Amino acid sequence: MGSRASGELDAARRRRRTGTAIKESLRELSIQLSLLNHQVGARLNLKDVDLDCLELINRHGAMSPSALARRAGLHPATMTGILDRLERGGWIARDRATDDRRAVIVRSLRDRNAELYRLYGGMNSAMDRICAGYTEDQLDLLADFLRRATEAGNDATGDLAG
Amino acid sequence: MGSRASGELDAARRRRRTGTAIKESLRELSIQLSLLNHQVGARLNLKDVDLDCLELINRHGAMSPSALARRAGLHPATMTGILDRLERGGWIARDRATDDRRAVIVRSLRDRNAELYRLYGGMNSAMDRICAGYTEDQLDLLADFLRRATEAGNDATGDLAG
DNA sequence: ACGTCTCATATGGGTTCCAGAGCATCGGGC
DNA sequence: GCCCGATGCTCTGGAACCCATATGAGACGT
Repeated sequence: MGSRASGELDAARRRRRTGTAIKESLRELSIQLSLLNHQVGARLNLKDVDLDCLELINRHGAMSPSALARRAGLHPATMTGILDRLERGGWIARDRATDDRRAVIVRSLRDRNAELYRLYGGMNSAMDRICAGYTEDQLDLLADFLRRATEAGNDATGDLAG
Repeated sequence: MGSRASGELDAARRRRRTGTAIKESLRELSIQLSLLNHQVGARLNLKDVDLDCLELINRHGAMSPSALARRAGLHPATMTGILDRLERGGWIARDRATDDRRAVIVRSLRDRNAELYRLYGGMNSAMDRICAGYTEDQLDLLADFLRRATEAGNDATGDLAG
């Protein structure tokens, strides 16, 4: 066998190893960010799942409790309790829909956002320092990768839930 | 003002925007992976926090319950209940330490790993497809970024906890 | 108008989380 | 060798939580 073929084999192997490293790093990152979430939530008297739901509302906009429950993979009745806590803390407001008066629209109040931002401040500035070491093209590459990975996570979650 | 200066200004602005996009994507990715974890845990009759702890044991190796509790930001008594569930499910074993007979070492049993791997299979293959579109150099860049972000998360968590 | 469906929330039972107490054990001083 | 404080894990009790079911209010088709 020529050096060409074995070189290609090594390249393929190295490539697979890097891919595995990325998947493992992603998983480790996920845990680490969960732990960070946990600490932030603890400071705000919120459960982890409360923060997740709040973030879902911030990202995807106002929606009904049942829609939120579907997104979060939780029972609608559970969502009532979560929304009670978030409402009590002044994080969200429950508006009754005008067209369908059974329906409720959960809306995010931005009042306490500064508080949240401050708690994530350490992580944010660390990320700024990390980003500073990359070129614009590299940053674009990273942003695109994260977006795709999120989409993959979304699909995988949907498959398991459905 | 010359076109050179305004061009530099645009570049700086675009750069800042990309950085913000990355931080937001990271946060969104974090939620998405949490939701994925939640679905996986639901299939295995495990709580989210149980999976987190199991993963911590897998990553950082066998350790005592109290050390694990510190890492996870939980009360030692809470850890007892979590370990009870993990032990009942055959995920871990509690060994009494030989040198210090008060101490307990929590060790991960790998018996059910295949089951876990299968549940994450959808996400894994999606990540493989994503990785296939990058060059080896780009993959290295991504892996390094993820590693650094994890480290940043670890530091930020430690600051909040300490 | 009637029944059926959807939506959010109240209710009850089983579970979980956590602070503090309890028990066993280690290490150091004497 | 023995005591004493410190350490490590687990049990106990009380509060909070999650979820299945039931309930009440309202929308929609016929």
